[in-house]
Amino acid sequence: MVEDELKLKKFFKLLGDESKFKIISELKNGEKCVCVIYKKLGLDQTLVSHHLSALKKTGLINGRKAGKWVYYSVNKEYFSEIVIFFNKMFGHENFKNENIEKMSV
Amino acid sequence: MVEDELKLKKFFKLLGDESKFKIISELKNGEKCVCVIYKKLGLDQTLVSHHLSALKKTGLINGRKAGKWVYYSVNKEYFSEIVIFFNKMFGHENFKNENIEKMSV
DNA sequence: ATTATATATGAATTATAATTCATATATATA
DNA sequence: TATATATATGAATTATAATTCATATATAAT
Repeated sequence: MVEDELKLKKFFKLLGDESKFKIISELKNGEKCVCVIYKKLGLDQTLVSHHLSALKKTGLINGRKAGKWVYYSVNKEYFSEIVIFFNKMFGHENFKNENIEKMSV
Repeated sequence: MVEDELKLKKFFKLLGDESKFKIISELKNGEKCVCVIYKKLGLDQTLVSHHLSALKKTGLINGRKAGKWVYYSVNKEYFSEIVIFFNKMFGHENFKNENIEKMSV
């Protein structure tokens, strides 16, 4: 597997988890601190912390500390790269069309 | 989570697995029988069978039996739907831009 | 200075998925 | 008919990730 594919696979693995999927959905609407995230999603603080740490480690999100709080936000560069890889791999022009003969009958 | 999101999450979970990712990559290049897939990928026949069954159950691929062989192929309708959902969710226009003030300085 | 709040961390536990193993079924070939 | 090949299936095992639990650290508020 080439690097782009490895990156996509890793992204898929992370977002295949419901909690992480929801956290990212939240952060898409703007930067949020941990306490807002876990309260809104009804998840345990410590669980959300673990997930955030995994997402940050892989580069999907950024963290910013401000006083007692830590604010997380999506890493837009990461996502635009992923969107490009994804469409390169799964866009309709990338599937071999095996029905050409059928269509030309 | 709405239905589109559930479908995306399920797709992510499946493709987050390396073997399934590779199987789909293979099938993108055209319909293939099980024996060709598992030999090409160097995976156990029975393992590939399990993965194919999971992929088929979720609708990512179709199976066609011909004599002793079973030929699998990607379900293009499924993938075009996923591509639409994906771009709807992660396209750059779907991220709130929090740096407008900074940019307009 | 003490107490409360926000977050993180590592270990323990639990849940889930991947892989292997043994074997069944269907079809083709000798 | 007997044998070989292609695939599938269910149970057993192993690997991995999610969640919880106990607790630490840092900052803010009293």
